[in-house]
Amino acid sequence: MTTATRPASLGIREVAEQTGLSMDTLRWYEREGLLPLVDRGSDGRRRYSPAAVRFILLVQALRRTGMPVADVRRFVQFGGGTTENHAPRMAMLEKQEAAIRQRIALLQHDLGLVQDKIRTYRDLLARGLDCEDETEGVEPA
Amino acid sequence: MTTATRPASLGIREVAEQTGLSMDTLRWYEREGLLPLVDRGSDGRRRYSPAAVRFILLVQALRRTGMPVADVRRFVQFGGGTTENHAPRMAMLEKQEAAIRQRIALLQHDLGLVQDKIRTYRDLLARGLDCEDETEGVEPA
DNA sequence: GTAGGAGCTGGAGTGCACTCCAGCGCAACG
DNA sequence: CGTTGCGCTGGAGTGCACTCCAGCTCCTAC
Repeated sequence: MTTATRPASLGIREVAEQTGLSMDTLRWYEREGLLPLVDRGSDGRRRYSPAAVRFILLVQALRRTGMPVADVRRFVQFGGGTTENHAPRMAMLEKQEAAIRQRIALLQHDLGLVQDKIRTYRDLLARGLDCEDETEGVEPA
Repeated sequence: MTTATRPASLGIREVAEQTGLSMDTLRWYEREGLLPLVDRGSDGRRRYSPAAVRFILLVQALRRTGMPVADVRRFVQFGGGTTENHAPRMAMLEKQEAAIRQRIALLQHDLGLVQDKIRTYRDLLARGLDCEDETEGVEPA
């Protein structure tokens, strides 16, 4: 064992592997305030507690669902989990929840559009026809 | 009426309004080959046929669902709707369909994570407790 | 003790997708 | 016939979110 220091804490490489974020991104998130300052081992290297990893997963979810870096930073800057910060954080999460729902709806709409088009092509192919849409006026000769 | 030239063709401003894409983006898409060359009126200005607008909506769907500009370009470069191009286009659309489904699944996963966290905060707030997660070691004083 | 490997820092660089002009031309209006 | 408005072109600029070093410090193993 070259890894463990405290109860099941992870090195940056392991966290990168587990989350899919790169080590550079993890460090960058921390520098940019998207993550609270991470504990260091006696050698000065980052050690991620299970709680820290859970927090990273939340941040990752927020980013992936389209929350801008600046907003995640605000979320984090509402400070350590003391009671008076819960309300504003919850508010942000609720806003994000609504945003995610909208995104899903839009994606489903676009999915429908793409599926329609696939059906159109399948149909045209079966009948050996050209497509009435798109008059790409690209006849160089 | 200062607008109509052919059957219900639209000016760039109208297309921008209808699609939510900016006029700059519409022109840029065309220059970059994400749209077939658009018809011009006698004055040299763009006139979008209903078919052209439909195509723009498809491109918009592809972009919005995460297809990179380069891939949309390839899609378009399979040329006007002649039969031999249907198959490769269909293939691309089917790939994108799968990608969209994955995106939706991921979004739903992340939605769940966010909702969990909201519940956690709601609960902690109700009990007036702090949060066990995130030890933001930021005590400047 | 030194060679090697992992991580560290701060800063510069990159990729993507627009977005914003400056300078021009056409058409209509008064 | 000037001027006002809209759209056109090509090119430069922007914002965002990383990503990639160079040069350093520790530890560990030989």
